Amino acid sequence: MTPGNKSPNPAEVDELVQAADAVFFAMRKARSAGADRDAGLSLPQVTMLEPLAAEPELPVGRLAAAADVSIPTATRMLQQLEGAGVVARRRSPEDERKVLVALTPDGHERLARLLAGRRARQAEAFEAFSPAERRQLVALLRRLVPVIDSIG
Amino acid sequence: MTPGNKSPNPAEVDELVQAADAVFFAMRKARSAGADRDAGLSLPQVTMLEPLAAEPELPVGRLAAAADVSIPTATRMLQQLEGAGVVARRRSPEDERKVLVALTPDGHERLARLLAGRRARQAEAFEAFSPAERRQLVALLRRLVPVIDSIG
DNA sequence: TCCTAATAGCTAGGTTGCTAACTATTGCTT
DNA sequence: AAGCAATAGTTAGCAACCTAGCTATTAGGA
Repeated sequence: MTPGNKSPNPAEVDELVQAADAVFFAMRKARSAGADRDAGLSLPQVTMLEPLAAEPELPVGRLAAAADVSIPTATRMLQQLEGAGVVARRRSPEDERKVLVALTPDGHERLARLLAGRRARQAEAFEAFSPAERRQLVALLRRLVPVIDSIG
Repeated sequence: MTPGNKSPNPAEVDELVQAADAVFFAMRKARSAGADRDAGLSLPQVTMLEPLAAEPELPVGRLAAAADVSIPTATRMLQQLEGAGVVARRRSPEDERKVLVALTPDGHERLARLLAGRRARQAEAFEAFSPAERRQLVALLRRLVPVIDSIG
């Protein structure tokens, strides 16, 4: 109730919810699409590994946070990626509770290739919005997050 | 390339992607939350059953489309809902390929209760935006969908 | 009339998400 | 020094997503 805005009417609410759902469905579809033909990594995998492009070694929990995923989910995904030769895992010498994850040379190469391609597509895709619209969009999307949280 | 907008710079792209991801994560979290304590239905289930609040009986494919989900996923969810006594399924007499799904009286009552509560929360939550902002948000979200598709 | 194509759904098996319950360290507190 | 709480991951098992491949029915020609 920050501002004393009047409650939107039902038709307006429907429009908003449908529009937000459409965005969600589009992103879900993109994620559930199979692994990239070229580099053989799925979008959830890329999201999780992305911090390793800059940092040589990170613990499981840090990668789970990057992907906004639970620790057990990260564990399983990383076990598979290890089997596929994309990452290596080892116990941290300083803290034996931690498992440090690093990209293999092959994994690093694949990830870099994928990220480069993705960033280029992103930059091009967002040309659909004017600079002013991009600013509006960022601001509105950020404010949308707590709204969604409050609906549950 | 409808307008000749200049490509956004990398920092701008990151902002946009992060903001969109945050919305996606918020919606995913809402969906993955367990079934409603009161009515015992999860958000994906509600999304799938919603058309049955207005229509007495619909085929599986129609409900799959409503939830933007594949037919096998709808099949499995509806089998579970049948086991839970929420819906009844029967072969269509006119077209023996179709399986018609209807809410049980109990299911109808539970769904109606849930939808009413959800709509109230939605209306209240979107008071966080002014009427002008709501219009902007709907317009921008709709334009965001094809952008996401093109990044894929 | 058949034969083929299209439609509707199910089964099987894989990935990505979760919580609950467990093990193993580390660190704090007495 | 002992013991307990906090932290980091793993395992196990469930829900919700997918594609591929199957069966059964319907519909539309040759």
